[in-house]
Formats: sequence, structure tokens, C-alpha cells
Amino acid sequence: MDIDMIEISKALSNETRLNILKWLKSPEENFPPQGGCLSEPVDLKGGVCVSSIQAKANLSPSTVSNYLDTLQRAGLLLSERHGKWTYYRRNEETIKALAKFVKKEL
Amino acid sequence: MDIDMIEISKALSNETRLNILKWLKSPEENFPPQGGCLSEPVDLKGGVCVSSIQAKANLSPSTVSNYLDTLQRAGLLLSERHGKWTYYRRNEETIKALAKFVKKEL
DNA sequence: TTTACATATTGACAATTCCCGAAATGTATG
DNA sequence: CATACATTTCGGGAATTGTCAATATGTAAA
Repeated sequence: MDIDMIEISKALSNETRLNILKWLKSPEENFPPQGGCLSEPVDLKGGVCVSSIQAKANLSPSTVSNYLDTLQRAGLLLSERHGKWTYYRRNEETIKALAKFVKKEL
Repeated sequence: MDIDMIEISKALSNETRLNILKWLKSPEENFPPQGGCLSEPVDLKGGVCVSSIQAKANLSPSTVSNYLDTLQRAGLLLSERHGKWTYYRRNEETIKALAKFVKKEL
């Protein structure tokens, strides 16, 4: 597991993106219940759809979509599409690796 | 001890600045001996002068001076002036607080 | 005090990032 | 298929950052 510290730092250097990461620590507390309209029940693994995040972030859909992409490219988020919705959740593996990097290498 | 995660992330989102922070972990390994011309012997606490860092970074003095300022404003470096030279060293307190933040809050 | 040197500040321009609205794409449903 | 909706991509203007050369400041030495 190796991380790209530059990309991660860039991703974290924006308040909204930082908030998204924090909000996704407890999706139940920060977002309405997800996946209500899906025909087949699937495990969303705590993932939250873009529109829920967009509503909370109070920015345009395209901006939020971009932010989520930035976080994902940095390895901090994972996404899974179900029907019309894309559910984003934290990538705890990278976040753990980041914590380790900051502690040991920085 | 509270840190400004945005400012810190911005400071870390540049390869040279990241390198400076790493180089300053072992100043003896990465830079020539410091403080050779000082009349009074003072404890430099591992600090390195701007020109030594500039030589290693291979960027203009003004750029390096700016970078050091950015790192200091983020709380990641400390500086101390002795004679004509400004010696920069790591601020381990902030770096430790950052590691803690990433582990606990991120 | 004149000079020389280390560093910091300023001004400029290119590159990147922020953020939006508009348009495009994917997907389910009538 | 036609429509509606969730999301992504595209194009752009404003703001920020990267980087330099030129200038200014601070300090020591001649």
C-alpha cells in the first residue's frame, strides 16, 4: 500500500472536501437513509449518493461530483454504482496508510 | 495545540516543500555543517540556513524563502536568526499534532 | 561608513484550482 | 422508444499558486 502524498494533500486542502471525508465517518448521522428506491437490496457499505452529499455541501452538483472524483483519485474514497446512483464511501485502507505515513515518514 | 489542517495540507501539496520537511529530519545527512562562521557558538537545534536548503532544492532563493515561509505559517517549521543567517528546523510539536489529527479525526 | 552577503519582499506572468452552468452520459420506467 | 432523473464531463471566468528576476532589508566585515 503506497500513497501519493502530494495528491492526498491537494485533495485535503479544501474545506468542503475535508468535510465530506469527515461526514462519511458516520453516514447515518450526517445523511438521510440511502438506497430507498433500489429494487434489489444491496449492501451499500455506508456509501452515500452524490445528491445527498451535494445537499449537505451546498454547492452545485458538478462541483461536488468533481470533489468526489478528486478524493477518489487520491485514493481516499471508493465508489460503487447501483442503478442511477453512485455511492461514495471512505477508503479506510488509504486513510490508515496516510496516518502511518504522517507518523513514520513525515 | 490545534492545527489548521487546510493550511497544512496546502503546505504539503508541493513536492519541494515535502522534501524540505523530510530533509530536515536528518540535517547532518542532508546538509553541510551549519553555523561555521558564527562568532559566538550557539545551539542551532538542527536548524539549516536558507542557502543550504536552496542549494539542495535547486530553485531560486526567493522561491525557497517563500516555501520556508509557507511551511512556517502552517506551523510545520520554526526559524531562528543568527547573524546573517536564518536557520529553519522542524516543529515536531505540530507534526506530532498532525499525525494525531489524521489518526483520530480524519 | 562602505561594501558584501544572506534573506525577505515585490511585481509579474504562467499554470493550476475553484466553482458554476450547460451539455452529455447512463439508467430505469412509462 | 421517450422521458425523467442521477451523475459526469466540458467550457469558462475568477481566484490562487508556482516561480522567477529585481529590489529591499538586515547584518557583518573591511
